[in-house]
Amino acid sequence: MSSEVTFNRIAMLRAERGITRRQLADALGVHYQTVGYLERGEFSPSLHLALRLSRYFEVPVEVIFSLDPFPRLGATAVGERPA
Amino acid sequence: MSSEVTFNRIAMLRAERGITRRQLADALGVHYQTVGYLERGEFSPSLHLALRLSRYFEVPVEVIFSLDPFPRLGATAVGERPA
DNA sequence: GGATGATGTAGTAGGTGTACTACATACTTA
DNA sequence: TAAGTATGTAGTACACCTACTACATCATCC
Repeated sequence: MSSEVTFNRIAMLRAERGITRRQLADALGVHYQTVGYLERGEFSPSLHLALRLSRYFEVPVEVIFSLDPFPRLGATAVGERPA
Repeated sequence: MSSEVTFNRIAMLRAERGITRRQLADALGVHYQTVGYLERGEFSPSLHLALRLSRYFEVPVEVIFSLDPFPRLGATAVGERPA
């Protein structure tokens, strides 16, 4: 089955931008509950929605989504520049 | 509605690697017909499958998938190095 | 000609993403 | 206290992704 889990940093990116779920949902054109479901990991978005998130946050898809868990802040992460 | 179309270059990448749909499907762990559906644009994959494709082809997701049509070969494309 | 392989079409079936409504909880602020 | 905002939970409903089977077409090769 390859364990269909996809990890995301939507909540982190949203917190970084200081916007609410409702604002993000409106910007993406989805229901505000959908953002909640995604942040809680209840399911992963469609590719189309993932690309819209990528475009909205202006970061590559890989920065938001990953097949493997994201490292904690502080550890040098893939896609981030080290000091 | 935002016209739920997602463009992809799976067929191109597969041709570049010289593998069949069945080989790609086996490598991805999906049904070989699913690859056909994706290449024909009958639907776009789940995010999980898109990330697996990205990992298999060793290119960023944006090189395979886009919300906008890909330019023809010859035109300098996003994600490719110009001469 | 017959066999094999790659691709396309057609159909059913099940799981999941998304919308939507309603209500609960917690926090802030007037 | 009351009102508003942000978030979480619960439920239904529908569209779409994916699996799978079967068959057709076309090319290649024995």
